[in-house]
Amino acid sequence: MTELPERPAETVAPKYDFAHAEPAWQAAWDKAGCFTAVDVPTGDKPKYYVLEMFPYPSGKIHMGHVRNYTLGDVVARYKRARGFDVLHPMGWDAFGLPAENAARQRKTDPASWTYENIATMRGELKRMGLSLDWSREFATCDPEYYGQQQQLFLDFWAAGLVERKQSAVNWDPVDNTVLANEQVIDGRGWLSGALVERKILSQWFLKITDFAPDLLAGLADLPRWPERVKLMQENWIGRSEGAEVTFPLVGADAGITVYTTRPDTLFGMSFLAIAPEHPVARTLAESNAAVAAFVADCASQGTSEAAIETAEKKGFDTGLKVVNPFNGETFPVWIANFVLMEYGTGAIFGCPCGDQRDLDFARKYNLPVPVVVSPTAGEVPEIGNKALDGDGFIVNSGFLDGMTTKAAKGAAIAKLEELGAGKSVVNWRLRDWGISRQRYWGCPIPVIHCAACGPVAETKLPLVLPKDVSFDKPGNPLDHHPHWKHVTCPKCGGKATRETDTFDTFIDSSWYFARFTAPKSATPTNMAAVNHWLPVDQYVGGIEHAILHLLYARFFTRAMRQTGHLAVGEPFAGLFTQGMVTHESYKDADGNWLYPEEVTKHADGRATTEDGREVTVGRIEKMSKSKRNTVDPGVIIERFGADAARWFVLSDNPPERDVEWTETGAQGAFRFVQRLYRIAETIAGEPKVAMPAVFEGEAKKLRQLTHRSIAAVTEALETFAFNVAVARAYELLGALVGDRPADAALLWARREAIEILARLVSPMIPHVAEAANMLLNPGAALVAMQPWPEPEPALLVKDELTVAVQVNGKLKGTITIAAGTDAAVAVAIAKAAVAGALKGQTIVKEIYVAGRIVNFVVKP
RNA sequence: GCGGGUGUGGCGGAAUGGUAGACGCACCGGACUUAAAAUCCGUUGGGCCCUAGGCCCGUGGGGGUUCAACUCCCCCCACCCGCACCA
Repeated sequence: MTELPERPAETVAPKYDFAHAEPAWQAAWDKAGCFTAVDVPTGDKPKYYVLEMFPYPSGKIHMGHVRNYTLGDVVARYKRARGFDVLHPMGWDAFGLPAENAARQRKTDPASWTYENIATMRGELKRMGLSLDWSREFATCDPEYYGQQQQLFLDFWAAGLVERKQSAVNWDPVDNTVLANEQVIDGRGWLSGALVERKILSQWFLKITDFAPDLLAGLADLPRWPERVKLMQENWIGRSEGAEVTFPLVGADAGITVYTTRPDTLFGMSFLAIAPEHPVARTLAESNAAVAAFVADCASQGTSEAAIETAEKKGFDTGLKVVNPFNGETFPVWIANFVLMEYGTGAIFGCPCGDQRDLDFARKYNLPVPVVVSPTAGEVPEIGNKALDGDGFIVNSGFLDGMTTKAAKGAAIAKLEELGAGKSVVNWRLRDWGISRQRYWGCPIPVIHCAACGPVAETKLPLVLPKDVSFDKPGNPLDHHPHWKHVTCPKCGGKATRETDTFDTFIDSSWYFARFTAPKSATPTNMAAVNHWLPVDQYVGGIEHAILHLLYARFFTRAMRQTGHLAVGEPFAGLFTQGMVTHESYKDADGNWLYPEEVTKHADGRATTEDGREVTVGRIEKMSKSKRNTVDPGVIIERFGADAARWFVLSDNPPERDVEWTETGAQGAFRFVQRLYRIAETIAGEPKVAMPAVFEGEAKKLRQLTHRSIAAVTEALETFAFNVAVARAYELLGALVGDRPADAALLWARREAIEILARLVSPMIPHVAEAANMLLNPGAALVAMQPWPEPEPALLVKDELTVAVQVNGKLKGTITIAAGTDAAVAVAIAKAAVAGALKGQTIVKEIYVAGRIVNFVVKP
């Protein structure tokens, strides 16, 4: 048994000394090896894999991490108590842009910066008392990890899941470097301030679209994922049924093919629009300066979809004409900035009456707006500035007239096929995953470019990043390196160059959960381990990853299965998405952001700086360094303890919602921890009596509350309603304050209650739970190794019921009846109780919902 | 622009279609103390008649379904998140 340090003698009031106790209990768990899992277990316990999204080592942990890892830890500890063999690992998502930025600013190198941050953050996480198996820790920037990742890539390549094609990037023409979307501020490079251009590069892609149908279908097999996340994924994958229609160009042999989900509105065509990157636009630009200028203008928009779709609609009439196969009329071909090259064919036919964007465009350029859809059959509505994009009936459309829009889609496609002008097509919004990044601090792409052989796989893995790089000039240091990229071709032995791009860091996080099952394996995975532990039973992380990370991980799992690296279908069987941690933000009179500790709040609601300058209290928003509204968990843990910090992030708010960090909330959590310990200490000092044969009165009530609490906390933990579990703990503890009872039965019931309470809160505040347990039962096993308490069914049964009595649905009073009383009796008592309200009324109907409510429907 | 979400007292929130506001915070009152802190006890949605007690209103707004709606349906408003090179 662990010896706790003695409480300092000068402390007058008994006080739980978390600063000494918490590290001592952490050492005790370590020594007992409570949290270590084996790669391939031989026992017969059921497995449970709990995983939280691993952190980026940015410097220090933040409150979002505290929340995320506490949530996961509650699950891990609870499942362990329920008899599961739990795997709960931790690692570091260590590649990424911030390390390069730090390297540029601080003249350090990304590797040392990253590993120093990891050391700091590991210490902070350990101080939280998380039940992690630290023996499995790795960072994605460890060559042992990314070398295996390079192997996976080569296997994917051999399996045909990789291809090279062109794609657009944000280009800073001053710094001559590729910019990430977040480095583009209002269309300008964040450092140079230069207007950003779109530039086309040849890049590597993973063929995630090959799996689009399966990624969509697989969502149906994920009952323990939030509906909204599945819905977002479904929309992102974006299966749509429509048609490809080819419009012949007037005076040419060629045509332009568009994809449309609304072939029913083809008679409502007003124009045809193509993306600025469309081959037709590019060809025109070569010989036409005006076209070239317009295309260049569109290229200054940035590459993000939001930027493209919210920009003011702009178009350029190319002078080209196309023919509508349905009515033979000719229409102009425009280049339009809101048409996305990545979706469909990069060309649309414009039907202003049925599509808002087309209508906005038509109004701006005075194009006709033929009306072909009507909400009511047979009528032709007026179109103002609002398109009729819902379902309805087709009008003014020849052979489609009178059909519903739905029926007309089928009829139009059949006609297109008959005319040889188009065909039915299933289209996906999902695009192939571009994985090339022109950066240093990432996993090197293990490919060598040979003039004779083309791209060739690197044979010596891991292909390690060179350390002697310079960040003195913009662009990719790997590309500037004096000799790293100059190699010989592994195939022909001729001169060749290395690929200097690195992988998108999303790749690193797309399979780490698999690597955790056997982190030292000489191959990417150990089949026995990975197939035993996967899928992750409970994954916990931020809602901001609802689409990309989760989709990429689901894709990787499929690609790894296809290449023989694992045998499961889905990576995460259960998913929980937590909300953000927020805080008030503060600004001084000059508009500078202030840290919370720089602000003093006054009783009258005013806020000032220490030297009395006025402070504006801003919105409550996501904690971020730039707004300075952060609270350092390290400071909080030092002041209040790990348990208090954990209790706070679990209290009050449902975990899926945002939580606002408040000082008073933290103090409240601290008080609870202290109070729990104090009451445990009091009860431990009371006489230990034998279990009485009968419990009556207060003692029985307390036992009922204790066992109802077991049931309630258990249910709350099972459903991630941790705030409700916290409330139930407060309730039970509240029943234990007060003086030592004289009654032996009550003494026994009190001791039972506090012992059970310590175990019920142990997944949430494990340190003080151990401390209380030791006080009450010196020499007992660690709470971390004890099974979960079971309620006694007899104590969950209520012997009397409170029933609400309503007249016409309005509450008039309550009655208490013995359990098992039949409906007639209950109604009769209820009637007597509200006799006044029923006087002079005729009872039309009596409703009795057993044990809950009686409702009299009356009329005068 | 597209996609997803949220909205309940002074605040965070609770509530299988069945007593709205559990539990916490804050506030106020009381006990203890030389005092403070800590601790313990108690009150607190709004309005009205008023002292017993009772009545009315109340879950972003407006409709609807139902004996009964925070909960289900329709419309609207406000705010938040994501949009493929931030992680």
